[in-house]
Amino acid sequence: MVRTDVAGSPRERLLAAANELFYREGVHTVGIDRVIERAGVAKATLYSTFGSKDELIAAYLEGRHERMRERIERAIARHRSPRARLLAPFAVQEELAADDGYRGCAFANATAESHGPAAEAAVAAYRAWLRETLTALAAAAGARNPAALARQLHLLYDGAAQSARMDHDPATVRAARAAAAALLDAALPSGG
Amino acid sequence: MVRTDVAGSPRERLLAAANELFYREGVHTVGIDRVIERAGVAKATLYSTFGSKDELIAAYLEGRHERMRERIERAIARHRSPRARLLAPFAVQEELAADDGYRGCAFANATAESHGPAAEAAVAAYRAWLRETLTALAAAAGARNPAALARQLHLLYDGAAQSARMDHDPATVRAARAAAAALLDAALPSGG
DNA sequence: GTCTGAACAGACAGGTCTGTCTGCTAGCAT
DNA sequence: ATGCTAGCAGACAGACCTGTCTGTTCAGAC
Repeated sequence: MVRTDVAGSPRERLLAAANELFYREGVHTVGIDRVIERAGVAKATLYSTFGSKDELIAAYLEGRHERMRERIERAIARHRSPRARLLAPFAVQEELAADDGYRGCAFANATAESHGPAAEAAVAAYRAWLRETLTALAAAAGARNPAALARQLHLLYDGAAQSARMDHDPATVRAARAAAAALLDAALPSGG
Repeated sequence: MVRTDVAGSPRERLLAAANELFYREGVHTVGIDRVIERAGVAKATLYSTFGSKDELIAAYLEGRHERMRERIERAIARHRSPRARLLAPFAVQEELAADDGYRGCAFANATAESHGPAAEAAVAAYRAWLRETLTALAAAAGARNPAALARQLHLLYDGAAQSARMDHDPATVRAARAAAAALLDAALPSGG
């Protein structure tokens, strides 16, 4: 039934291959054949498992959502001060952007390339989660308008990913954290 | 030779068609056949004029660069105070995002979709121009570190376009201007 | 031993893509 | 009148795409 050897089940191998190829080269550019070849899986298996390429893209994005959520939540948990907790997502982004293979935000890239409904829903879910997380942290930090501060931080977060991708310059992400810190100074009561 | 009737030369018609279709649906999604059909131009004319699809995409982006440059420079010229001049690009973005057909930054979308060298060069040129413009304005405003401030504003500018595209919410761009204003307060000597 | 079902391998259909090439038309210059 | 050239129309090549389908292999259940 479900294979449990080192390489994992066909589903896991497909997701791993999709994650590598889709992120590096784009969901539209990479065809099904490339994915199944790298996964070592038959085409029929892909279609019986996911149903369509759009669903595979959505599953790939959901996997990234989950890993980002874990990573960001862990980074937040490492800090006590509300201010540091609000900056934690930018620290995560800084780590990611330091990698040679960094290609920006997978969600932004996917919606720019593809227009499938399942993929769009996965992107919306990720954005809603991040927005809510930031809003809750802003409220806990005593921001006068938590939703507005969260929106501004989300803007910076998106901008950092885009700029880093297009300029190929990791310094961009450090600048985003500095800008976020300046916004916090303006929005939080006396150095929360 | 060069046609000068209402519809313009084949080159102009091709650029107009490319501008509409590429921006609305994406440079990768829209094929050559759609462009020439809308332009009312033969395929051979497209290839004798531009040489390849990548070059057509680059020409489309150069056209947008030129129009954005004019528009932003006009908006800057309308203001005297250095602070208002630095915020002018965000005001332009706000106008653009108010349109129903707004789909975010054409340059960001194009590089996310396509990887042609000519198109990449066109995007780099646009980004360099905007960065230089912001840096010069920041220096004129007396910023302690004009390059750093320009980088932060550029980040916000990119983020606003991305967020507005993905969230379909023009309020995002207003938030970007507010965030930019807060950054200026922090970076400029006493309300320049 | 037999049966079942998951997965592999790969052909196939039907469509789309970029880019080339062959004719044809029509205006302009000489 | 004749030739030249820009441009139109559309066939064509060759590649690639998604998604379906046929046949085969093989591990485990009974």
